Amino acid sequence: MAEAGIWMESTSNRERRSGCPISIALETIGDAWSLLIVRDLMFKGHKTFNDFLSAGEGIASNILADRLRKLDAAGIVVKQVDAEDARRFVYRLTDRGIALAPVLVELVIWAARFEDTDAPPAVVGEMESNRDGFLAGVWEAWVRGDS
Amino acid sequence: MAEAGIWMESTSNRERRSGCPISIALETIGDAWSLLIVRDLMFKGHKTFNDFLSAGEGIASNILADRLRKLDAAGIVVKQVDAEDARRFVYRLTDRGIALAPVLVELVIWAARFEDTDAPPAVVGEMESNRDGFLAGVWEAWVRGDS
DNA sequence: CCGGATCCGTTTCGATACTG
DNA sequence: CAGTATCGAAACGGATCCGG
Repeated sequence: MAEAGIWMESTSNRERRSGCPISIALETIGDAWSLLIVRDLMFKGHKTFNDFLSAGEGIASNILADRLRKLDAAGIVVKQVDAEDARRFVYRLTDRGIALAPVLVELVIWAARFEDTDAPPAVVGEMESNRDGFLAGVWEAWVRGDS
Repeated sequence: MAEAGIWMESTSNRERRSGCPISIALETIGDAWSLLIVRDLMFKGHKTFNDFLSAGEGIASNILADRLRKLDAAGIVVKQVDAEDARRFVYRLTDRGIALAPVLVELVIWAARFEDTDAPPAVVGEMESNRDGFLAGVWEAWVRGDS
């Protein structure tokens, strides 16, 4: 992998850690909670603050508020007034957020293969054997606007 | 789960999460440094403690030692005596570690698409258009034992 | 030198209480 | 419902020290 080594090299580590894409990506989603929020939006149909709050993993409300703010600032989610109930807010993935689907899919495949998870083997198998089709389905569901 | 009894250790939310594969994966690699270490092993040919330490992103030595220990405990890396110099140690990816390659590739693609990175478009294009071939190359390089 | 371990000030996290 | 405020606990980071 000599070719890959060239552009991964970092020389300026001053302000931003480096221009390496992995480093940059982890600056915005490389914490314990951000990708779980994206997962809830993408696969679990969660939309509201309380949806995330009671999502099972038990994120604290202050941390959740902070992460939603950062994900918003990073252009991964947007906060909108609920069209069906103007008193409420809904969070929604942007195109940049939905584009994280392949990352999540690979995480699922990796974890299901090497760790003890409760992922249904049928779903994981579909992700592996029909990866492009699965991702297309995620994209279509997002375009349709349902969960 | 709060009032289970005062003699019972209060179980923190951070420790035991759900069985969701993404949640499980992020428990082991969902921090700011672990995936960068895997990247250094996979693409930059880094092997030793000092390689990682001076990798540009500037991890502190105590944090690095902690992460290497955890990655070892998670079966993602192994620590071995250097075959060429018995005074030194080398870290190496396990099969479980090299299996993270698709995750890293998707992170590169995502970041290159939406963030300002210094990844050469040619390499990213290759990752996208010839994804399986690229991953096969990573696997082969790992099997051959070079970086 | 290499591969950490230890100490310590600073930052972030997490749990709960509270508010508009 | 959708967050803040508060405060102790934990993690981080930098510097230094240490055994081999």
